[in-house]
Amino acid sequence: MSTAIKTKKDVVTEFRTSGILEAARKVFAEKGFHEATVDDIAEAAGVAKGTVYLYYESKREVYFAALKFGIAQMYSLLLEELNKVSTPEGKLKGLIAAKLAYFDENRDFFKIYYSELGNIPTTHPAGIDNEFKALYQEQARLVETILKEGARKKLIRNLRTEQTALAISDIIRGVVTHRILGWSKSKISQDVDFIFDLVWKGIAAQ
Amino acid sequence: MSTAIKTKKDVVTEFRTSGILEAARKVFAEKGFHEATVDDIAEAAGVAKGTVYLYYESKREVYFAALKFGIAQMYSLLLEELNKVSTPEGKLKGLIAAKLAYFDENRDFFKIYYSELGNIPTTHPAGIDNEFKALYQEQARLVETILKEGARKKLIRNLRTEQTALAISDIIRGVVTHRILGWSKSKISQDVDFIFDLVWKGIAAQ
DNA sequence: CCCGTCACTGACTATGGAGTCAGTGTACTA
DNA sequence: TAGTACACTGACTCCATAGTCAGTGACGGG
Repeated sequence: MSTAIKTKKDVVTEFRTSGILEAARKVFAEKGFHEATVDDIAEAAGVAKGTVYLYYESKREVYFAALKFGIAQMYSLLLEELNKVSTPEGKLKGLIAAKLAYFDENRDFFKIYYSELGNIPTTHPAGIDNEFKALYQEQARLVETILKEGARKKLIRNLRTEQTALAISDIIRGVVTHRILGWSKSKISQDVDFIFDLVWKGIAAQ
Repeated sequence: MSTAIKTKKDVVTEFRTSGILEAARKVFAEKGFHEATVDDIAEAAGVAKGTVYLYYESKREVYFAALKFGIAQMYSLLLEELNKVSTPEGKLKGLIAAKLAYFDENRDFFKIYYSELGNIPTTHPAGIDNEFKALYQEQARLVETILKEGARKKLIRNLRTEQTALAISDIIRGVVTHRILGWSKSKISQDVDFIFDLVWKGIAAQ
């Protein structure tokens, strides 16, 4: 029976944490880490401030929990997408499209995700940095895997795959940034084509 | 004589503001906008807090003044660099090299500069956003001009020059970020070659 | 139906830092 | 040399908000 009791408690915990994280993502994206208050988050989640502290030790912890949740979600989505196609071209284009689409639908997450990068070396305790760095580089490694496969199949010329993967991620980030800032009005598919075209010409064999 | 008096006051003002801005750049880069205190800046500049408020109305104003100063400095440096060479290839490579070098030497400025982008749509009053956006896009336009010239000379294929220019800026930003985070250990010249090679293959005619 | 547990609340405390302003000393002026 | 202007100081005020904890009421078990 102890499992049954635990399970019930777990359900409540799950309910509260997901509510709080969802609210946190929205509020942090809207105001940034410092401007957002715990009261804002609590209100958005429909609970009192004290309740937030029942589930998280500090504002920072809420923040990183929200960040990690988003990263994990996106990552599994990207993996799924990659399994749908088999050629390196297809995978690369699919990945670009999936990332653009995900960020476009989760603009709040995008803001948290990338504002983090800028802050890494300053604000946080080292442990968190490393954890985030690992999660971030896992993303880039998805691209790197595609590049390596392409190189093996002689579709892609030899180049520093790690650097190239990072560069591709950066282009994607840039395009999404401009979309979100409202500086670009193209359709997503146009942007995908543009990125893929530029990148593929840049990396293709011959 | 009134000009003489004015000039003397101007000298003092110039002396103070440049001291404060220099300190501000360092402190903001180290701690980020919110973690940095006006006392930190004053101390770093060797003045009392009140003195900072003699020259700037608020902490925000100090921040943006430091940001704008850095942008202007970099911009004039880039222009100078571009005048040294004539071909589009040379200009593009020179610009990449100059930007990497500048950011490498002014890591503090880099952090302020790009952390700003992430925060644009949230924190600031709209007027400042627009001002910053203009300064930012001026940078990208340098690249765009090169691309257009290249296209005219049939060295570069036809593509959306504005988007491409932004993408190139994004790659540069990414590489600098990884350098500054200590994730990359290549020499600057290697990174320049890498970026140029990737980009040029991506945009060259045929 | 009553009692005990505990998730939840929100008023409260403690802290830190932005912005102020009365006072100080220096440098120029007459 | 005495007087005045003014750049500069830093202790102070005031506010915002992170984090706490004594109190409340709902719910489940006996």
